[in-house]
Amino acid sequence: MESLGGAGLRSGGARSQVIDLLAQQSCCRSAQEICDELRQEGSAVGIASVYRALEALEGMGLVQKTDLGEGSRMYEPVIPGGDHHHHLVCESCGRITPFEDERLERAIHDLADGRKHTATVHEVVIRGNCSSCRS
Amino acid sequence: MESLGGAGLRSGGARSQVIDLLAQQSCCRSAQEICDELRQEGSAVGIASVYRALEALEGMGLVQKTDLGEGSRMYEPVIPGGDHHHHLVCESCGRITPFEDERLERAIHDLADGRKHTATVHEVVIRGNCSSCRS
DNA sequence: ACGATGTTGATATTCATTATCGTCAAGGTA
DNA sequence: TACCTTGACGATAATGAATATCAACATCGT
Ligand SMILES: [Mn+2]
Ligand SMILES: [Mn+2]
Ligand SMILES: [Zn+2]
Ligand SMILES: [Zn+2]
Repeated sequence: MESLGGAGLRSGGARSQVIDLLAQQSCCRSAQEICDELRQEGSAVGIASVYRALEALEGMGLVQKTDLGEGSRMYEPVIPGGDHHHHLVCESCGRITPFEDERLERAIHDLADGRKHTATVHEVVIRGNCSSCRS
Repeated sequence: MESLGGAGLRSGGARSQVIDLLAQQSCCRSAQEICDELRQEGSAVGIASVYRALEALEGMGLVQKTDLGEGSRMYEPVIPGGDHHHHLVCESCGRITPFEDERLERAIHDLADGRKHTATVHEVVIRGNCSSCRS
């Protein structure tokens, strides 16, 4: 939580608030959602600060920005060396289902290796209909 | 090319021009790029018509919309039952390298099956540094 | 010819993201 | 304590991609 450069945080403490809120999330949130939730809790966070915090965190590798193609980009915490997932998106109800798959991960890394390409981050989005929407 | 519902195409024929241009592409283009290229060829195509054509083609499964996270969405032709690829994006020089990988495809489809989720379309983006940028 | 329908290009609008700007907190120095 | 530098903050303006509107125009069936 405090693995930051301990720079002069101001009263509102936008950055740490974003960090705390993200740490509680298990899947992705949009910048606007994060801002709204913080304001509902009473904090006067500005949307600009949310974007600034997310950009900084992404640069440190603590947040993954993912684009599910639904208007706004999503952000989710990166547990270093832990749970890492991707997303199924239902084109009918919009539900987002995270999933983990070791076989998929290996295929991706082997592929990047074969192409002599680094794989800093990667993103997999599968679009279709969820089981509920098909019955 | 003329596999459309033979709807009343007008003289300018924005839609068919978009189709023709896309058919010549082997990888992705943005709507703005498509519009600019057509205008340089002398056609007075409007950006709105480009988006309309792309949306229609996507609905027919002839175009895949993909989001590489670089500001604008990209569109590429779908060869029915042919070449199907994904993208490596170099975070340093911006180069986009398409790749095909059967193992990855199988992993994705098996995964969707296991979750009882349809996989109409899927998208894989790998970000890192290309071989040129590492030497 | 006539009306219905669908297409087109320009333009207005929406909305996510980014850039600016004035303000303020924290830390260091004297 | 004053003074100053540095960086973070929130509001707001600006940018730009994607979408909605609208009037003009083809095409088709009558
Ligand atoms: Mn992964
Ligand atoms: Mn594929
Ligand atoms: Zn669903
Ligand atoms: Zn490169």
